[in-house]
Amino acid sequence: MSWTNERVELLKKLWTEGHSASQIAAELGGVTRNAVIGKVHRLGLSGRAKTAAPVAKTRRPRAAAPAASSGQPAATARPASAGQPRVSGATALKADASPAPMARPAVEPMAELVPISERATILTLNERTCKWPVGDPSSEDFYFCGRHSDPGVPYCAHHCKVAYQPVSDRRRNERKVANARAS
DNA sequence: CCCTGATTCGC
DNA sequence: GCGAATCAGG
Repeated sequence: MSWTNERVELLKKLWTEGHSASQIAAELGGVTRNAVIGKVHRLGLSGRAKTAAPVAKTRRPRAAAPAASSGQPAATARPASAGQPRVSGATALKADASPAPMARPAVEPMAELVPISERATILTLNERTCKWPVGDPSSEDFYFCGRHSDPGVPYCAHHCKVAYQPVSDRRRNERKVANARAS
């Protein structure tokens, strides 16, 4: 992917609005946060909310070069959910948020007790945060569980149990479920 | 550990 | 110019 005018403009906009480099990278898609930061610097629009620059920091010589030129870069930022509309709640969330947990069997009483500090918004979710929706998507109080989940597993340990319970009879699904519980 | 931005430098 | 690797800090 290259830095087209449009992408640069979007970058400027989001950066100015205070989005983090990783969030911007996610919205742009096809770039890592490093790429975003690098571009930001080249554009000369760094130092967003900084006071005085300390300057001078004795950089290290930097180890030997990777030398891994061609082929797959480093498999980083994969736009798993790129191009999120970044809307406020309802609409966007309802559309593609997470696989709405339909029938939810009585698992454990304790469930929706997520510390506010760990709650996630559509922009905070990543490969290792629980994407279990909590509350009414059309409500302002809506949020995603956000607790830790193993990379690749959509939910935290608890919500995995809830989500995959109905089919626990089949040994087929042991892949996901088992892995999810292992941890 | 997760994350943030800053910097260097091979490409 | 680009961005991975690295650093420094929360």
